[in-house]
Amino acid sequence: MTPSPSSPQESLVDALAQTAFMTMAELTRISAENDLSLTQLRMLAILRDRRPRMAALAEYLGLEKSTLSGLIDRAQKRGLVQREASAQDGRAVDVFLSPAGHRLAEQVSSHIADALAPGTAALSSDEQRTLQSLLERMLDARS
Amino acid sequence: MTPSPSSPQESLVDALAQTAFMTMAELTRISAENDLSLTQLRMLAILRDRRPRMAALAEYLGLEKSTLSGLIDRAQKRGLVQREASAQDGRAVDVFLSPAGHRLAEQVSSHIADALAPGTAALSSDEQRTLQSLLERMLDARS
DNA sequence: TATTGTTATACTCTATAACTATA
DNA sequence: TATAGTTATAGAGTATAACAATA
Repeated sequence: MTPSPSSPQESLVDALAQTAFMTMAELTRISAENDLSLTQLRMLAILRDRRPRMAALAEYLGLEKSTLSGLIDRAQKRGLVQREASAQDGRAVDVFLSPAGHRLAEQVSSHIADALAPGTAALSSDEQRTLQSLLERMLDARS
Repeated sequence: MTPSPSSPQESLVDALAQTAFMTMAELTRISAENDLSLTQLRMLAILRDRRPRMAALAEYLGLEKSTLSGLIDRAQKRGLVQREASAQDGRAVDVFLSPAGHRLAEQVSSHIADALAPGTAALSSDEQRTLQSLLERMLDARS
């Protein structure tokens, strides 16, 4: 099941879960250091190369549309994102990062790379490539 | 940085982050299906083989002690955990799973294994062992 | 009528600060 | 005085339900 701290992994599932919790702990810490929630971090990451409608962004994040309204309200108030009425559909609203939002997303991105580096540094270049390849195949198999 | 949905990974860091988000998404979904938050799921996992004091559990979970008080209040009200005054220290309170809590933890555990199986099934037995070993070495390098 | 998004409401999660009881 | 835990308070994140505007 979910990993207990410092417990030995007995299976691949345990190792995956523990890796997930370790990574999420780092992401949560980095989010907090930048006054972001984990959800806001994900939102920033998604908006980095997209300009979705509210409904599409809610779908990406796995949230109800009402939840997203509040999330975007707060991010917009902080100047990180902007709303714009869709040209195609009078009911729809597009969301996208402001320049400040883009800057923050870039900054957070480099912090994440730094935070995960210690673990990956324990592996040789060959092993890193192997790990990346195995993870990608596992992820691809799910979609 | 954090993965966007369905975007190609360009580095090990991206693959790790995307794996983390995929895994956490499954854990979040399973938690919700069992009327648990992700934090409550982690708490159940930790208490499965431990009987810590409030302060130690808060430390494990990375929460303030006041946050944990509320968390345990709600879990206790649902009959999942129990509190007991420490025999050693009159100020301290031990926390542990109730029988119902243990049953729920076991049930959730098997759901998690089922949820992660599709991805791991894409790999051969040898590859699964390799992946597990690489992840474990990466995790060990951090502690 | 169906869809997009917002608003109203309620509950959980979280932290900070103040407090009680014990060491 | 210092530590363990709870309570009070406030804000963010979340969902459900009701609503307005548009398709």
